[in-house]
Amino acid sequence: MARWEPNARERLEAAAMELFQTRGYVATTVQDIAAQAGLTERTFFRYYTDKREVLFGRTEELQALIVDAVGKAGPATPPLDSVVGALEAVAPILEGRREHGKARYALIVAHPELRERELIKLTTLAAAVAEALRARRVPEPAASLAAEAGIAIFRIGYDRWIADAKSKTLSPHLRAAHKELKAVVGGQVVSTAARTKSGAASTPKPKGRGRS
Amino acid sequence: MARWEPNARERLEAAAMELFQTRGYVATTVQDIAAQAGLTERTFFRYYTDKREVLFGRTEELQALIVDAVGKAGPATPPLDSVVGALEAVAPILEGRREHGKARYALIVAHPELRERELIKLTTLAAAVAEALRARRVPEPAASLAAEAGIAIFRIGYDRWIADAKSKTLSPHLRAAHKELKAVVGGQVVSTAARTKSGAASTPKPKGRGRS
DNA sequence: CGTCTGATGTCAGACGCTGACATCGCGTCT
DNA sequence: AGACGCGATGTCAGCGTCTGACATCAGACG
Repeated sequence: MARWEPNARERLEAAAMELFQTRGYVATTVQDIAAQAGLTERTFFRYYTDKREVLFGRTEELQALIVDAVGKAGPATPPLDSVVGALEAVAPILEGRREHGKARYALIVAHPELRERELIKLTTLAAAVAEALRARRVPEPAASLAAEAGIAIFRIGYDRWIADAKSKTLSPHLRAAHKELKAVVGGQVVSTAARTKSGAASTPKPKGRGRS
Repeated sequence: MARWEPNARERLEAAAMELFQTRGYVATTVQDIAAQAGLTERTFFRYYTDKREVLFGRTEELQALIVDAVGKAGPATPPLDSVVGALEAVAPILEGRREHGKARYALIVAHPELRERELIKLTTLAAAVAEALRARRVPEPAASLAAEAGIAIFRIGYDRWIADAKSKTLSPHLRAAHKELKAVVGGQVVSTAARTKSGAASTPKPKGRGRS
């Protein structure tokens, strides 16, 4: 029998989620979490640099999977499509923990400090995706922009998936956001009062140099 | 003669910038800042909710200007164009404080906690811009996506402007990022080895970009 | 002249987080 | 088997961030 119970990390994570939901995030002390997990405050900080980090322990694995999926896309796939494809490939994992995700999401939305942490995680993810695209010979700044666009699609798609009580799957929301983004950036969606035609951006003027 | 020196807020801000640059962000305590400004730690926290906030005091005004500019764009302007236009309208203000911006930027890049704060400010800005677009009858999710895209353009354009020692003006960088984003989302920029997506949705929309 | 107000100071304390050092089961080497 | 080192955890002390409660006092205002 080991000197200590195993899975300290998971115990801390579970304890945190439970206490956050019952007492609230601010009212829960790191000491509380550690005690609930049968550990010490000091030990908590050996596993997590931060009180907030305990809610983001799984993001690294997810990022690795996404980056991997981006790298595996066919060479003919346009960058943004490969990013969205990678997100869809990972969607099932999120779909499997929808309830947990929803509770976590509620906490994050309600607490700016958690929102900040999530944003930097997403930004880190975007940077990693951009790097993966560069590895596939996508030039800058197209790589960064495709990554940013992909993350924006993910954010909006995820939000809507969580908000949509009916929807079991995430992918359709991602595809919808992707399609909308294309329309917006392509200049096709304008105010209901103004049609495409008048806008400058819709001028079908193919400024020369097509291919490559 | 007033009981206290006026402009406490500005004094705190100036003191903070100076100390952050000389001693470094972490090595500077709130007490140091307050003392340098001739005030008390407690008073610092009356002006800024946070140690970090002292570096973001001006963002609200900027946001108001941008939102205002979005609201003033012509009704026929496509949403993303009006966002980029609003950013360009505000660019001169940033251009006037390039050195300050550069120093501040260096601090932010070097300290994750500051990066987090900046990200949430940008996200707040994006939400405000989306709201302004909705007020202009741009439907969701186009409004949110256009706002997100605009902020991504701003981020990348600003980064490159700061990095580019030669460039005095920000607007060209914004326009360049905008153009690149159109290309990326339109599916025209792909790996050097591959062509436009073979199958579907890649509408061969010739990024018209008229204007100017 | 008295009162009220608002910006600041003082004080005490909770909480987040860190460095330094102690503990002690367990595997390993000899 | 016995000595030894390792690694996860505990203990302790302490700094810095941030907050609530209350005191102070110059100037505005009646």
